Amino acid sequence: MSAREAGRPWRVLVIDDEPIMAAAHADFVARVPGFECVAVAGSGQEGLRELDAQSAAGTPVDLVLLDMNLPDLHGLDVARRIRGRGSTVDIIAITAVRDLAVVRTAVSAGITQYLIKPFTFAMFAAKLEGFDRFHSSLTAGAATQDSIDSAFAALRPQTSAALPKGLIRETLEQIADLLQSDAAAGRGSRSATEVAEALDMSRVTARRYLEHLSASGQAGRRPRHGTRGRPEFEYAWAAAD
Amino acid sequence: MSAREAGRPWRVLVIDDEPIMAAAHADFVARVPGFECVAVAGSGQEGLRELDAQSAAGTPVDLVLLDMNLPDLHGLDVARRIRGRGSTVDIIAITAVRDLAVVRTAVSAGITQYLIKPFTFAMFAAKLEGFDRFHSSLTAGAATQDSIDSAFAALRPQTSAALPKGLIRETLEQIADLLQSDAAAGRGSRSATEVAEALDMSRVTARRYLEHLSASGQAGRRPRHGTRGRPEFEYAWAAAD
DNA sequence: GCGCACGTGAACAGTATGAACTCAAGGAGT
DNA sequence: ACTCCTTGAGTTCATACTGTTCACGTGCGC
Repeated sequence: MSAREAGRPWRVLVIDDEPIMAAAHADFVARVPGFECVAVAGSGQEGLRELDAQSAAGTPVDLVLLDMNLPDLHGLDVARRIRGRGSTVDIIAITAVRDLAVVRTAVSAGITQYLIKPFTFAMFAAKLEGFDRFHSSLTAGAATQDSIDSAFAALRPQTSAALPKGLIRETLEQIADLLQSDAAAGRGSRSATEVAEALDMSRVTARRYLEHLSASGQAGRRPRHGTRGRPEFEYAWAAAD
Repeated sequence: MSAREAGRPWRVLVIDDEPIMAAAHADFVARVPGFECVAVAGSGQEGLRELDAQSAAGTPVDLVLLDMNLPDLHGLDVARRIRGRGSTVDIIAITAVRDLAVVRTAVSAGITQYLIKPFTFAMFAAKLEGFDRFHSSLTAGAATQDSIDSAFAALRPQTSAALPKGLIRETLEQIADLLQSDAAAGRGSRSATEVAEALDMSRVTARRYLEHLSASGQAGRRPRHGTRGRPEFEYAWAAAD
């Protein structure tokens, strides 16, 4: 049961400094039934003003989609200021930042969901629907441990994103993790053969997954020249955003 | 892998005005492996002081068990003040209050888990283990959407104690015990077929239960590469304890 | 005693893997 | 400048495990 079936849609504020991304997010919001994008802000300050303005107008925002990477304030600061004003509005972080400290801090600032760019519409919609289910579960009468548990369970990310056939989530994670830790350690890139050896799998398999990462823009691929023979391709984790 | 196996235990502060309840909670904490109750506070102010004192002493608190019903301050106010000081310590609400507004506000104050009195030790331990899994998942390298999703999943209750249909508690315990003793013996992981043979059941059944453990975050699953043919999955106990 | 609900496992279709192969691309030698 | 030669890219396919379906006990309620 969606709480919005019979009522007004959830009012969403998008905060993102890149107009193209902001528009894309607003468009995504509009495509999810029961949600409505009521405003777009291009900076943290503007977001806070917009939040106040909507409240003053008697149409408070229910949900904020907050980019972490803003020109004036860090997203975490925006979240803290929102809380500092006593607002309990829900916040979903949308960001390319992969820093674990940011994730932990976000959680402590009452950010209930965390979405890393790039993402598909399905992944996006899943977060919004989780928000909807969470609040729907909390509308009825008194709280029991069960009702609270099932409400919190709505915020639980469901094992997402259908992979193309022939790929296994765990294997993809292994390879993505390897590339990411390489990138974090400044280690440069690896060829399919090197990845295969490092993870104890065949070159064919490593290549299949690397090719997927490359095709989906998560990894870059360039030929390694200078040696004899056909040039080897080397793969590296794509820079965030 | 539990983060606490090789390091110090998680440091827990209990805030509850009733001495009997406070002592009971402290006792429960001590009974969960990897957790240690470092202080008990009988009021909100005392809790805040204790939090500061521990930080000043270089032994910051990792987790606060916070009663909502305190004599001096409401638990929500305590949480807000903790956040106001810039602390990102984790907070689990423990309360008899069944007010839904409190639950919603608690979430916005960065309270990640909510436990309603009265509760059993198993329910209590589940929350603490969720906290442990959340932080263990966030220790490694850079974040991916997958790693963040599985970390957040650790904070969300698997929909109540009711097992999914088709599963029986005794069988689940058998399999969980096997994986746990494997982990304790440093034996590495087992495939569904190996578990089935060890416990004299069919692979299909073993898989059903292993899949449940994996989906609920209690067990990890990785493909076993290197041989021809479709890879076998091997399961290993993941949760604390 | 009869039916109904439910957990189990045999059988089967589906699918990810790596060995072995062919093909492609660049440098080295003349 | 042309060919040779080296070396990895990309593909094919047998293979082994996965994931699902469905008929069969088994126990419980009526």
